[in-house]
Amino acid sequence: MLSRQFVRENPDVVREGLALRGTDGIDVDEILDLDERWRALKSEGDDLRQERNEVSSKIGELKREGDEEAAQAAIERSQELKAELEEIEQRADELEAELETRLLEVPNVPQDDVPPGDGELDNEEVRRCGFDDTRAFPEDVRPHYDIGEDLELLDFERGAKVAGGGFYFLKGDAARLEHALIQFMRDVHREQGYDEVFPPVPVNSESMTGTGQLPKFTEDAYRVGESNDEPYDDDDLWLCPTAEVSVTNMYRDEILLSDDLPLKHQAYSPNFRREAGEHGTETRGIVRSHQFNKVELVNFVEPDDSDERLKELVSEAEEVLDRLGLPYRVTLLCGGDMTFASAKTYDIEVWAPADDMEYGPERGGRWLEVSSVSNFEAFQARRAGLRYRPERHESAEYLHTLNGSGTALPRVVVAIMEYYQNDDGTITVPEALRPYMNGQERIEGHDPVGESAVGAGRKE
RNA sequence: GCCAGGAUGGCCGAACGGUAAGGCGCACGCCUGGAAAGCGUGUUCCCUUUCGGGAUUCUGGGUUCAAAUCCCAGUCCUGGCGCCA
Repeated sequence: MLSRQFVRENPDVVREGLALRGTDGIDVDEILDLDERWRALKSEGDDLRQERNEVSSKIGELKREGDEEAAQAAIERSQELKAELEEIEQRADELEAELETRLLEVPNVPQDDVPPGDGELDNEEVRRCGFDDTRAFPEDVRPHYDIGEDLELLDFERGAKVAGGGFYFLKGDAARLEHALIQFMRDVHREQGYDEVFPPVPVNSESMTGTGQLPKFTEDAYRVGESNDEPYDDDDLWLCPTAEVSVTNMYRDEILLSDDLPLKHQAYSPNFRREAGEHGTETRGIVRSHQFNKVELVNFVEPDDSDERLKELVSEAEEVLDRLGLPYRVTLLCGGDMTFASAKTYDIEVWAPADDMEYGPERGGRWLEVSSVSNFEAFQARRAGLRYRPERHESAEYLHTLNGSGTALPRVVVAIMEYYQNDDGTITVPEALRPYMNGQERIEGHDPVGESAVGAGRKE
């Protein structure tokens, strides 16, 4: 969240930020008004309390001196003050709670070079990589969901049967590919200096608030036990929507040493998202599902270093696609497409050549976002109480957090199944992954299992 | 799951109804030829231009003129017992 002081002193900057994002429904003037009323009550209460403290310590003295009469008079005065105080402080607390609630719903202020715009079409392309010497794949390359089902690699029907729509099975070599990708990414990032953690999958409400998922975005998350419409408290658990939540909150309410920084963690975890209303041709297959794997990169840095680190973090995520030989591009997100907590975000979009979509390169296919790399500055740190102690300062300051997906697994699988597709309908395993698949060079598919395959004429 | 003990500043740790000792670390200053030692000041948050004030002993309630201290509920930690992949 933004600090009260910042909002108080820079209301215009906050308003401009909201406009750039296209965020409606946040009334900065109302927040300023709340703040002012709260401060007035607070100082009134403080004065009363000061008087009560003076009277109260006098009671102690009088009692010690044995002056019961004077002590009794002071006790009566103290009781009066107590009643007044309760009244004032209750009103102040209500205002403060309201102020806090409003502030939690204000998104981060975008950095100066974030372009204006409403959505993905307004994002700025920064660079394109891997397109100079592309591989020869079939002219009529087939979408991953078709070839995946034909080769018995993806099973949507059985996933839906077992867990519901939006869940699927990876079978045989596809499952193997998924595991290989995870191990491969972990190794790449380890070389880049990342310390690995394996986080808990459920997270509590306080963690979800720390990184900015709550209170605004309850509908995106899976809640354990209760319905999402019920009020939640700190004990409620949610299924991790991204390891960003668990890893960023790992040091919540702690003070890190400046020697610890920059701190780079990577974490593999499954991620769960409800994705309400996200269905259609663009999300067919495994492009957007309720559960997916991801290796997440989380950085904790000193405030002065976060801009530089953002660039490096983008390169660290790109490295995965470079080594896999997959063409991609990097975009700078416009104000309207950035997430709530971010001050600046780059997306990395891999090229999936099979489905020609409006949002894709001229030569066909589509862009698939595989990584979103963001600088949150102190926005999450302030919510989560993440601080560090600069060497030459006496008091602790909020540090800056950044994160990026070390690329989301299923979409990389889509790109591999399409870009590495061969004329004979098989899929070549990218060289970088072969050491993780015991040298396997090609995915040829599997025989179907079950009676239904006989009816479909695929088995005798 | 049961029983017992515990949670105090960046860290350690005292006070156990009368308004948060002390130590360590760190920063700055004094001292010094330079350092060490020593001495002094500072080292949570909020309000306040300043002066200053308020809050804060795990969290939330309660008793009291007054709660770190007493009572209730909860969270987490430690130990013992039990159960368990």
